[in-house]
Amino acid sequence: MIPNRFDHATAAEELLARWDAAGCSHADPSSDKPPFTIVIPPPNVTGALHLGHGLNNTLQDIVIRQKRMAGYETLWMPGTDHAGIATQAVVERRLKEQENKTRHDLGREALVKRIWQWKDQYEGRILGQLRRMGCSCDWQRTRFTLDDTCADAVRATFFDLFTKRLIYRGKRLVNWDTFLQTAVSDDEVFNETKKGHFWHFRYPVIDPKPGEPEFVEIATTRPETMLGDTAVAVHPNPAKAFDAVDKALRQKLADAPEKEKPAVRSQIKALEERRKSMLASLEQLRDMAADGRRLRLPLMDRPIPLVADEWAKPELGSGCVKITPAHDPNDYDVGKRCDLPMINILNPDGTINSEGGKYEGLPIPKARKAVVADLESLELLGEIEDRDIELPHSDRSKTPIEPYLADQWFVAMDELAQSAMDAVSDGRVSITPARYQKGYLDWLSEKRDWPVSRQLWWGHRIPIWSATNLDADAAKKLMEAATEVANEHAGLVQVQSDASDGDTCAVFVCLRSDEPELTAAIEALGLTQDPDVLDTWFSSALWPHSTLGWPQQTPELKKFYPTSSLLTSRDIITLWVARMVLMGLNNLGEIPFDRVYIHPKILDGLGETMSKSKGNGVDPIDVIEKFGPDALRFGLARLATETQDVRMPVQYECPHCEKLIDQTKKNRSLPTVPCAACGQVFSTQWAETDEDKAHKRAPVVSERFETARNFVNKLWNASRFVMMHLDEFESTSIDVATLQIEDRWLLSRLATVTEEVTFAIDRFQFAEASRVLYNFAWDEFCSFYVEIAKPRLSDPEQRQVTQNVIAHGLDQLLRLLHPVMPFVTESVWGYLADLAPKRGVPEPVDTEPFVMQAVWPKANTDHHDAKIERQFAEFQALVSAIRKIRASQNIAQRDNVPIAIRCDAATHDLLKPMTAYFAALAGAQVHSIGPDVIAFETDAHAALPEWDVDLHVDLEQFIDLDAERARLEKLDGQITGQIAGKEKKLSNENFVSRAPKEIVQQEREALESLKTQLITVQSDLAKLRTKQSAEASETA
RNA sequence: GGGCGAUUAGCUCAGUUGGUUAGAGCGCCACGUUGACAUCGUGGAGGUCAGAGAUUCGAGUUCUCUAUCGCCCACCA
Repeated sequence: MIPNRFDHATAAEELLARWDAAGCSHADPSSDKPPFTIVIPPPNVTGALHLGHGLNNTLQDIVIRQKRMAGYETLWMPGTDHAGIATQAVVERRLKEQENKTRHDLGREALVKRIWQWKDQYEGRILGQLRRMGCSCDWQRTRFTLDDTCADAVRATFFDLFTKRLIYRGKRLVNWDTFLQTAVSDDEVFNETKKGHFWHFRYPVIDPKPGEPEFVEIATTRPETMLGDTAVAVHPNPAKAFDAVDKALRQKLADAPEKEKPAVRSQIKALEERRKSMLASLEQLRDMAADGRRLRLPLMDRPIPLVADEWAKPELGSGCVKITPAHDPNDYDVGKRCDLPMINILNPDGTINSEGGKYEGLPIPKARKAVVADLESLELLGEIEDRDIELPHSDRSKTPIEPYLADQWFVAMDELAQSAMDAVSDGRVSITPARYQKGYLDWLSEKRDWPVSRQLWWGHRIPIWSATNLDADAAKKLMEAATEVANEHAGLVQVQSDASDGDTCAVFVCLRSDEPELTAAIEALGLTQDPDVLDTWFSSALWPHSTLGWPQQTPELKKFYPTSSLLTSRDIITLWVARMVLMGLNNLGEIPFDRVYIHPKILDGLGETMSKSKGNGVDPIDVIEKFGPDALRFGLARLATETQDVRMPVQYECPHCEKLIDQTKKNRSLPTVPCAACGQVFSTQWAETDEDKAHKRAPVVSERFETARNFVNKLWNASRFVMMHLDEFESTSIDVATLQIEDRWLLSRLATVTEEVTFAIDRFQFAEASRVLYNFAWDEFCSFYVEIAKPRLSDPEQRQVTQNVIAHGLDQLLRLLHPVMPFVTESVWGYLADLAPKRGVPEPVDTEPFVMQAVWPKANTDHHDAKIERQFAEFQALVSAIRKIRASQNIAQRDNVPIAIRCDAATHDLLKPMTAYFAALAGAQVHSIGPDVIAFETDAHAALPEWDVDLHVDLEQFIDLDAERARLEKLDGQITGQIAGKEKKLSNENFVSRAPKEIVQQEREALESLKTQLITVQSDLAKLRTKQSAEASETA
């Protein structure tokens, strides 16, 4: 009737449809139940999900399913993120590869249209992956960070911040990607060490006075930037600077381990010499700077000032530093401090612009060569050192970054950051594991303003219209006109002017709405919209409330905000979590969630993060197809410990013979690999279309899920067994006190397990919850309870009560396992409902149509029974002892062995009802039990001192004397070793006098017990030896 | 340079406030299986808890240092 393997593919498809039809995961804002909300960390629409997302979403689903069952009105808000740069870069790359076009060939509108198509395709794929994993999101509410609802939240937020003057425009250095022609954020920059040079130049001093140097020497790794130099800096107090470095070095010397001291000493010595030789000239330069002396910038023939600034480090290079404010972050700061002009010498494409004089039009490498050559011919070139240089690269295009001065919009972070820090410091928002709080607080405490402009086409367009380079008069008129429009559209237009840009003025208008009429009115005044879009994180930061309809006061927002828990990965604690907190506080005055859980990161077998480009990314769908969705989820949940990384060795599954081949650094980099089993070749790379490839691609999977798949099957088969014995089921009320010991043991254990699992899930201890469930289901429910139930189910006297208890046990187990393994539990639940629609101990009740909507078990503390658990442990110990003896004697399972159990009268009473079960569990027939049993003629003896019980197994028909002797000798060795350890400990005067009394007493008792055991074992051994030698002489 | 984390069986990981000779799953070995389950059962082998030191009667567990690996942040004329 019921198949002996769980067909997860068919079941999943059917269950998903039934859950949908019943609206199981739909959240009702008008519900009376308390709310529980999770917003999904929206996956980027850049590509498909991998196992990292698999873990993240599995954990969220476990929490949401458990809370749903526990009586909350749960909302799991799904959606995806437009991921500005990443998505645009992917689409542009394809455009280049497939059509050899750039975005400029297409134009803004057409490119954005293409990206929408891409988004539709991947959003569908991502949501499909989540669905197949069983994620119980409220799909009807699916949002996208760029959809109209989110767009309105972005507009409202931007308008608000602009009105509060928390958004401002400034010229700032950006990391310019000359290939993509866009600014990239610091987070999207990585450093790469390249071999480079350190060029020394001499800049002539203009009209040196007698005694003054004719040249000032500077050094640079980027010669072409000298075209934009606007100063040379020297330290304002070189002597003090030398002192500070000297002090730092001496401290280092004191702290350094002995073997490093010589190196530090020589550094100190070098510094002293340097000071001796350079201090005077640096102080002279400093004085010249104070005197307003200037240098002549070679090639450009431009006078530039000598300035005093602490950025110039006397201990480095020549002690002087050229200042290029428009192309270096530190120089930019100097430029600000010293009020220097900022000359941008680059075009967006990375060529030199008209500010670069005769070098105009040259790309950077050529300009660099030309500058060096020209300086050499002017005899202004000094030494050229070889040097390794850390060069910033764009993570997107993998090309070098050029620091570049551009107009950018910023969010002032001071107060916002403080509010987000307070929320965590005072505990309104908790972060688990707690160690991640530090990073969050440290990052926010810098309170660096947030640059939100991105020179992209894919994203929320900045809702600012501006006119720049106006004279004061024009600006005033424009302000008046714009203000008039603002008055006509109250609350929708905010006008500001700005005179920071040199002598010219600018007018900025922020529009709250994108009504065409309003836009037209503003554009009619000659204002144009900023071409840039907002940083992706700006819209992500609003996610917990934008998805609920804010700024509209929707029923959803009222019911489900603030949300409850956020589960995410550690790399976006600052970029995302912190910003959600501060935006939630700004927009609603309330924190967005009260608990944040950071889960570990999944690495491959080589300890590297998974990614498509490395080829080690595992698609959850591949795992689902091989092992099933429940196995995927259980396998992932048991990895979610408090550690920060977990390793998941991955394998290729040969597409020809399905053999798994370990992925290694070597085969990963090869395009094709021969299968170790069948010899046929498969491809290891992702291809756009498999048909195009000569070789079939091997899916990447991991056998880590095998255990989980086996567990699903175990549960399925145990359920199958139960249901095969539920015919003619009749539910009855049960007086627990009248139940047999094994029933009460099961109920007691269920109470404990329920407590443990509930506690663990609430604390985000997913691995612990999984472990507890696995052990209980397999080792207790299956291996003991079901085995014991077998004979009882065929006993007419006991059948009905056993059916009721076992149905209840399965029922509770299904509920507890449901959040982790929704499909198999729901499937079994359906079968069980047909057989036992009304069930439960002590009172049967009607059960819910879906386990997904069933009530989460409440630990029944009345069922706790320490005595019975102990009694059962004793029984289990006896079973285990019999099994060991049987195994050492190689006794076939079909053969029953007679046993005798010596125990006191009380134990006898407890064990008596269970004697029948020794047959099912240990293949043993209880011959006698009680205080006075006698050993068998051919006897194997095991002592269980913990309970004062002796086990005797009759080996008459089976005896293998050598094996028995080996068993006893091994036991002898083990006990002797333990005794030695204890005696050593107890003979230690310090231990006896200082350790707590109860510990010492415990040790003494343990020692006594061991000694008794040893005597027994040794006497058994002696008997055996006598017997053996007797037999030997007989044979002889 | 600053910070965080990891190092326990061949592999992947547990190990509560310090207290019997350190556990699980997989893999390995032996035996077994017609009755829910070979996606199974029973038993076994396998560990100087990265290294050194300190605290303690007692350290996988606390502290210091070292090594290796990983991540985050900052900086580098």
